[in-house]
Amino acid sequence: MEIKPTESELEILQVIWKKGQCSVRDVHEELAKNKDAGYTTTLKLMQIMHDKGLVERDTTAKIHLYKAIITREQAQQTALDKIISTVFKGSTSDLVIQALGNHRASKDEIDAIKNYLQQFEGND
Amino acid sequence: MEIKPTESELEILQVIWKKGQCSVRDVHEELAKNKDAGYTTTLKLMQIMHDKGLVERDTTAKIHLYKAIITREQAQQTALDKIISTVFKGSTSDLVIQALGNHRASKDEIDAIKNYLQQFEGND
DNA sequence: ATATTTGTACGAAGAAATTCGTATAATAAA
DNA sequence: TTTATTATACGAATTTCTTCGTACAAATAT
Repeated sequence: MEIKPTESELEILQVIWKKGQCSVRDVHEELAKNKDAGYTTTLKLMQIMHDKGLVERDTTAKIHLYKAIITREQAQQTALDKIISTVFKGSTSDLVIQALGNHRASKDEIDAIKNYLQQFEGND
Repeated sequence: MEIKPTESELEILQVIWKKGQCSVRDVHEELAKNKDAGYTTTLKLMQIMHDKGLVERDTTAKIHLYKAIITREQAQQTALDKIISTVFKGSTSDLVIQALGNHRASKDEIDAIKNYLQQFEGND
C-alpha cells in the first residue's frame, strides 16, 4: 500500500503531528496563519485524507476529532527515498553533504551527527 | 521566481543532467528503459519545460537540442528545503540522521561524511 | 519524383489535486 | 421557541499535471 501524502495533506499532517489530535477547526486555524483557504477546503481535504487512510477520526461528538495514522517517520522516509532517487542519483551521502553544506547546520546539529556516526566506528 | 520542477520534469532533467545536451529522442529513449510513455508525451513535456524556463534549446537544426538551465544542485536544494520544512520540523540534523539510519549507508558513504565533518572541527 | 521516416507544434482529453458553494443537521444564544 | 452560529457532507468548478492524437514540415530512402 502506498503512502504518499500530497503537498496539502502534508501541511495538515504537520499540524496533527504537532497537536496530536485535532478538529477541522484546529487545523484550519493553524493553517490560516500562513495561508488563506476557506474552512470547507480544509474540511474536504481532511475527509479525503480519511478516505485514503492517512488519518482516523472519532465521530462520536459533533466535532469530529482526527488523528494521524501515518507517522511522521514514515512520511520522512517516503520523502527521503523520493528525493534521493530523483535528484541525488541514489546517493545518500550526497544528500547528507548537501544538507550540511547549505543549511549551515549549527554546532549542536553537527555534534549530534558526529555523535550518531560514532556508532559506526569499527563496524566493518 | 519559483523553480519547482514536477515529478515528470525531474525525470527528464535527470537525463539531461547526465548527458549534458539532449534531443527529445535522447531523453525519450532513456526514459523508455524504465517507463513507457509515448514519444510526443516527452516532447510536450520538454516544450513545457522550455516555456517555464527550466531548459533552453537550440533550434537551428531540425533536431532541437535541449540543455538544463536549472542545475542539479539547485533542484537538490529546493527539494531539501521543502522536505526539511514539511516533514523534518526544520531540523537538518533530523534529516541527516534519518537518512543515515534507514538507508544503511555503506562504509564509503559514512567515511565520506565523517571526512566532510572534519572541516568543522574546532570551528566554533 | 514520390513515399517513408522522423521531427516539431499544438489542441484537447484524462487524471489528480485543490478550492469552494450550498444543503442540512446540531448546538448555542436571544 | 425562534434565530444565529458552527458543524459535516458532498457535488462540482478550477487548476495543474500528464498523456496522446493529429497536422504538417523537413530529411531520407526508393
